[in-house]
Amino acid sequence: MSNVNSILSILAATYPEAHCELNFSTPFELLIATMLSAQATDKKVNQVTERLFRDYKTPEQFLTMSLAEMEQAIKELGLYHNKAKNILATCHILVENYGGEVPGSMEALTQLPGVGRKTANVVLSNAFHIPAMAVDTHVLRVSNRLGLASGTNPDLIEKQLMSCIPRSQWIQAHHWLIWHGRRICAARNPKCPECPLSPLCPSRLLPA
DNA sequence: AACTCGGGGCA
DNA sequence: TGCCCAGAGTT
Repeated sequence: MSNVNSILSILAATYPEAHCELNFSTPFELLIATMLSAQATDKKVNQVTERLFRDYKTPEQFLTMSLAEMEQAIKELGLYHNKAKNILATCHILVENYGGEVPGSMEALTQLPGVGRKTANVVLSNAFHIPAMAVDTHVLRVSNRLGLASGTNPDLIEKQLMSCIPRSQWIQAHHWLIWHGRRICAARNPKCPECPLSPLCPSRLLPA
């Protein structure tokens, strides 16, 4: 059994219920939640979107909000001016070009203002169930530490992970790596002594 | 590759 | 008080 397969099976056993922690009930809601999640905690995003989606459910309804109203609604997440502007511009495109629906292709999604490859992959994998690997800071850090990938370019990390992980596990592996990054393999003070992957990890910290 | 946007949470 | 948080766009 290869090292990668060992790592994947341990992650699978450790986080059997790993899933997307952004709350959504439609592709549109996931797109908005993911756009809002940049440099914010998913818990805060869920608090904000719970309020937002109670009153506004479609791009058409979002467009009834002014920029100032949108900024106020999402202010506590930070980066609110760019997020609000991009969300309204994206809703406009969804209504004008896609009949108010979220397109299900990488090309169309990344053409939307404020939607990059990471956000697009989250929407494609979680809302459309299309195999994809979304590389955020957690996935980048953890995959580097574990030796599953190397470098700082998210696009290259994505390719490396997609080549060493079976396609059928891309979506789950994405969630496993994030859950592991948040619970054990944190950016600061990783909990190596209690990490089930420690014996396989090239970057493990020896107990002090 | 480096910078900027940004309020909130947590040690 | 300092640093990180399920990033993207511009320079």
